[in-house]
Amino acid sequence: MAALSQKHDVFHAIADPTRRKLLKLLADEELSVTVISEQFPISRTAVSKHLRILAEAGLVKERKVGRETRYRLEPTPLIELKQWLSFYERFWDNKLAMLKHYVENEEMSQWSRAERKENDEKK
Amino acid sequence: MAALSQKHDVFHAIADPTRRKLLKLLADEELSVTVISEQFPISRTAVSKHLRILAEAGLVKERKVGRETRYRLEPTPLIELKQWLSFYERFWDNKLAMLKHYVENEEMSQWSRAERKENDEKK
DNA sequence: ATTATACGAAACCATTTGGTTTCATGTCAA
DNA sequence: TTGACATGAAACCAAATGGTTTCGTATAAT
Repeated sequence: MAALSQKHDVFHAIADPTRRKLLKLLADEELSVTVISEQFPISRTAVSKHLRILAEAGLVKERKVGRETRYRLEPTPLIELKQWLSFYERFWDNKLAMLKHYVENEEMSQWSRAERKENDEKK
Repeated sequence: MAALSQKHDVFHAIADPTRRKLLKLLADEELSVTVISEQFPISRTAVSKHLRILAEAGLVKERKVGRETRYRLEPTPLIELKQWLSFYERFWDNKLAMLKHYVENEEMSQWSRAERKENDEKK
């Protein structure tokens, strides 16, 4: 039921580094295509195409505001990825891997917490 | 440090459904190329190429045994994926998403448990 | 020694991908 | 109303992708 033969699934969508950067960028704010494009060395049209692929995978939502099209992150489809990963976690019984995973998650949490604080203050 | 500009990173490697099926197949057992190929509708050569891509991403290890080449799962690079995902879990504070995530993980755990049991009995 | 098996390398092919430039259209501002 | 801005559509292109078939070579079996 997760992926009903969408043309672009989550796995495909996040395979491209540009699209992963797009997701990160849209995590905090809703942004217009032009503003987003300024962050990338490629053309606005190219960015627009990536955004559509992300939208087809359900990872971003678009909203028309006047002549702008604004995008924001929609993280729910990542659940499918999480679910897929969970199958392999049982093979991580290697102690070193578990430790590495733990440490990296801690680092990541701290950083994310700071990001959220920053985001909350903007509202 | 995670991905030192490998030609094929984890994100790219798991983007293809055939390669995801390969990983699942190799989770339980070490298998030879021919035996693996029998599980797929494509040629042995095509499967072999997919296996090399997975190997380049570090997701499988190969071992020569006589004239055979056997592959097995190497799950550690998936940590990078887990780490990447952890950043977005922060945005799952939507209650429905959390619930969905919880339920699906429970289902998956049960299934994994059954698989593991089956695997243990084979040994 | 000969034959069969397991595999990778190579050449090839169609389709997809990620990018471009150009053009048309809708919306905002003067 | 006239012009500037924001965007998507379309046509195009080179390279990557996912597949094939053919062939060579190493190993195992008879």
